[in-house]
Amino acid sequence: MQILHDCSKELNKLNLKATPARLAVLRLLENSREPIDVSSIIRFLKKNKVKADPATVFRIVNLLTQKGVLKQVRFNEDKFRYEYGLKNEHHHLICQSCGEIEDMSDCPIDSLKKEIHKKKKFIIKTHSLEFFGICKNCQS
Amino acid sequence: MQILHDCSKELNKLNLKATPARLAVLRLLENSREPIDVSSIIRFLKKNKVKADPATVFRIVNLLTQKGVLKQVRFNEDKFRYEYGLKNEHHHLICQSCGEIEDMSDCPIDSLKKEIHKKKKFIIKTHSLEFFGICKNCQS
DNA sequence: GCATAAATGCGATTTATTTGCAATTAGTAT
DNA sequence: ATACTAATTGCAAATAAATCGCATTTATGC
Repeated sequence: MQILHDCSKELNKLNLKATPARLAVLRLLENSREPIDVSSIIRFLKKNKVKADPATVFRIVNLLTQKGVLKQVRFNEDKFRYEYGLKNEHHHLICQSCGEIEDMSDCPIDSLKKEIHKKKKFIIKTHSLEFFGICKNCQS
Repeated sequence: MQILHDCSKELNKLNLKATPARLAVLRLLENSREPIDVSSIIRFLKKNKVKADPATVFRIVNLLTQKGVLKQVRFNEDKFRYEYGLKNEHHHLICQSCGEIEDMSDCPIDSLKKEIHKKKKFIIKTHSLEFFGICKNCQS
């Protein structure tokens, strides 16, 4: 209840209407620890009886990404995933066995930006860094 | 001439037939410093009068990736790119202005694998690391 | 409640990629 | 060289992610 209310406000602050589909998408992404792809969002909406056309879902995630509410990430897959953007910058540990995606909050790269600029004269705006391997649970 | 010959041998070693399309794909990827997507490969083939259906090109890059000859990489795009796999492991500096892709051979991550394993108990098999920013030329 | 701009649904479209199957071809044994 | 055979390709159809135009609906400010 209070979550829904917060999302409404968040949307209205951005001059966006708080439609059922948008609220549901935000609710899902807010409460999930890993980035979600559009077809999973669509499945979630169906399960929760929220009527929304795929095109609408794509429009929602695009809009919210553009507004900075969501962040679009891409692993080695044929589709984008989206995560709630208020989380700090972070990277992912992606288990190749069970598919679980874990966050890694301390980024080892930032300290290297200057060094790379010195060597290559390349000014780094952003970077992507994802790890693929075997998570704790899958090691037994 | 000798390049073509080498490619033939390389293919035959893998029990693959050295067809014109395969040779041309290898020739292109061998000589390009940045990862190439399939539609660029197709354009290259057309330009060089090598007849090959798109489906065939997809089959070729998939097969060669599976055999370890090519490496499939994905930036923040809706398509895969492929690079000749014998190059050492490396990362990329992708200019957001001109699109140029530069290699970065020294990977700052390897030294961090152990540390991450200690903290997260996650065994890292591979990782992707790409930088997006402005290249030297585009800074003026 | 009403007006209206913003959102949505629907259907068509685009682009990357895959697949089944019949026709072709590279490599090999003759 | 020739013929054989499994590997490869072309073609056309299919799939899947994502986008778009447009008519219809809806959330919000009054």
